[in-house]
Amino acid sequence: MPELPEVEVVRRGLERWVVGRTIDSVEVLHPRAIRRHTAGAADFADRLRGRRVAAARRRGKYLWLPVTDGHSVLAHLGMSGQLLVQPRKAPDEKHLRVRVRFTDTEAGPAAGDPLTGTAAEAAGTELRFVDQRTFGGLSLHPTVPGDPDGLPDVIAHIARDPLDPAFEDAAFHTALRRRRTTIKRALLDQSLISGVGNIYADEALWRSRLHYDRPTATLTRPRTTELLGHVRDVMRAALAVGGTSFDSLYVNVNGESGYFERSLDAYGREDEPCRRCGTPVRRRPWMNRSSYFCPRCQRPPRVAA
DNA sequence: CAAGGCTCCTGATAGC
DNA sequence: TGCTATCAGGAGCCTT
Repeated sequence: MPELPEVEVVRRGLERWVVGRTIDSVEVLHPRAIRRHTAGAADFADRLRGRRVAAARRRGKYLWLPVTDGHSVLAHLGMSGQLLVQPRKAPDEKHLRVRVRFTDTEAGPAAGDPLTGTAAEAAGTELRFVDQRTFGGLSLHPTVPGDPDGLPDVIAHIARDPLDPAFEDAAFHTALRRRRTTIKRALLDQSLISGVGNIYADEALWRSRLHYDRPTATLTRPRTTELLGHVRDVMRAALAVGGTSFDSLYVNVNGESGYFERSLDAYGREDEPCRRCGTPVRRRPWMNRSSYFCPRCQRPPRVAA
């Protein structure tokens, strides 16, 4: 389940293996994968042909690739999405949804476009969007006029993520105090803070000794600061583990950070001892999913919600 | 306008 | 054995 760290790993893979290449053709194998592109598959493919990928950017869990006509290919991995760089001759994945081919090929560089270094290695590969559960997808959008980040217009409501140098802790705290909601809901609200999903929310709350149902209005400034510190720590730790996978070709840009089995303290650890106090970790149904927490370290708020 | 709930989807797994 | 129920869950959209 890709959250910010996994998506950042994907972004780095794209930066290394896809940026600078010119799109030759796009094949949409499942319409749902481009459902956010309302003009449809043919339009999506037509408008990308001949465009050069200028950069690979990310905000929260969204990725986008600005192309040379002023638009960007927006990508979200959803729950099970992968972006893979594969040799053209590699067999199609079972859940391959979109294939992007480039003008460079194994046979040699395109005329007048000599390839060196990484570009030479990338030649002969294609970009594939693979997604079993089809919650993710690709689409093409104009940039918000005048936006310095080059944000696609449809994600203008997505807040900066906590690893963004321009993220404002003070503004986040003020927003929390103003909200009438609970802390885990707030952490998952991408318009307040982006990039946090169910797993890292539970991890950061465990580290902060905060119960998921704590009203945001009860958080003091130091508690917010501590929480943000733990959010950043857990994300950086995951990034450190997953950040090596983009080094090899066949970019594993699939969200497998390797962090899961090793380092999780709360998520998925029902009935296992809390690593701080030994109390069995509990799982509670929460918003059609689960919350994991230590009932001793993370006391529920006094006032029932 | 804010808050909360519903829904999309497929595959693994548990239970009968 | 083979069916059904449950769970995984991001985020747009709808309702209150």
